[in-house]
Amino acid sequence: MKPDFSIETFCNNLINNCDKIQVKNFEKNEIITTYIVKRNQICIVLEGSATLVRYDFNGNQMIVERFNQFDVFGEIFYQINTNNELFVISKEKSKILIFNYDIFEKKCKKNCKFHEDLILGLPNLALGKVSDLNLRIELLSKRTIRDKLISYFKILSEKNFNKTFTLPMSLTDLSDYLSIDRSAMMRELSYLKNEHIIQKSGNKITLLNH
Amino acid sequence: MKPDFSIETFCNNLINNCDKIQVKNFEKNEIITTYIVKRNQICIVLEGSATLVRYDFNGNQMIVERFNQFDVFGEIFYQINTNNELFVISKEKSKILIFNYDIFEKKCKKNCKFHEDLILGLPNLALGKVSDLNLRIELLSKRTIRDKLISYFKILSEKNFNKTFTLPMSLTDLSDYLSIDRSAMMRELSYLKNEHIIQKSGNKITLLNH
DNA sequence: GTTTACATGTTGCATATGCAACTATTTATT
DNA sequence: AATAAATAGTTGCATATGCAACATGTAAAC
Repeated sequence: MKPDFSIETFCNNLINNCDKIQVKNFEKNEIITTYIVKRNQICIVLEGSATLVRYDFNGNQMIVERFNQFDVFGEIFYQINTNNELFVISKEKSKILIFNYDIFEKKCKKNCKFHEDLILGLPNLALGKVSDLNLRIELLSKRTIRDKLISYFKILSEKNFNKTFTLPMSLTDLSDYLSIDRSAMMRELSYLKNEHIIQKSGNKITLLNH
Repeated sequence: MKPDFSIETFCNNLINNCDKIQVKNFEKNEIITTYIVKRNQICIVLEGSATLVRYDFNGNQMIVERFNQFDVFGEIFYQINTNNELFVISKEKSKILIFNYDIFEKKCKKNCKFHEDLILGLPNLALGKVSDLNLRIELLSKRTIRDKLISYFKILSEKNFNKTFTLPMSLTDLSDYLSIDRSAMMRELSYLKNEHIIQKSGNKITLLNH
């Protein structure tokens, strides 16, 4: 719960501290885990990226969530009673930290500092995730594509302390993140450009005043 | 992290166990807390309900979130760099459990069982919240009002083990939760009724087959 | 009992946006 | 270098949905 909590140092401290923590490598398109059976697993992306994919009854694929470096996932975060099949698929060569959360009750043989760190760090993991989700809800709640884009750009601009910033994902992924049609988003982006509300070259955006 | 974690018993165990936990009563429309200054506070609704309200630069009020019994809130869950003013307002006579999370580092004088409970329980609080937020994102991601409604109704139906269920909020609140125009939602509901996809009398809904 | 406040329900209208069907450009793979 | 795959960009069309402006019903307050 420390304000200066860094997930990066948290992970580094844990790796190699306890044999119950695994770090696994995955190739592109490999299945990292499924949410079909309860695995009581928490995963953290150390390198690379992954997508949480749903296959509905028709076999249609839908991307539910995207995980980038230091994003946390696990079926415990996703307790929705749907009959859909959920998979986490590696998008590229990735390195994933994995642990089972039963270990909170069972002390490790080595009696390592690990448990204390983990128990103290876990709320932070969850809190970080809550913040991310609240941010996304904030954006999804906007009624128009324009509002979604502008709100998102403002946040990125504030994060970067700069009116100019590079999108942290592809435009295709962005449309998915904001849950809007990609072509409709592209159209809105050119409106914003024509109205001199933004400047845009590729994935580099500048918010113009007014 | 226990699967049988109950926030109700968690709260009951904590109250009166430690003088650092407060339980405060609020009248209708009273301000419970603001997210303007960092308070390092976590709150749990014991009785009643509250809304997280934003006032934008024009003074327009917008309801960001609604909290019902055993919902958890606190500015730590809402780390968005916006300049807007956020307030949590009691919707009715409410009882709120409040604690500061600095107490994790400082042991309580009484040396009560409280701290252990709290540290173990906190991940569960956050996890519960993550689940709720994921559910809402799931719904907000649907492209049409119809899909949002049907998906939500299916989840309620599964929760209740019954095709018939009562909405846990008013229709006005529902439109807000799904972030859709209320009148557009009402229109869609009557379409669904006419097409015999649902039955509806007031806030009682039945999902019909096919 | 009367008034006020709030929730539910309905409808017309304009337009924002999803969808489909493309082309062009960039990045990976062989 | 050649091919394939992914991403970016454009446009026409139909309609779903936001908005405004109502009426009705119900619960709370006086």
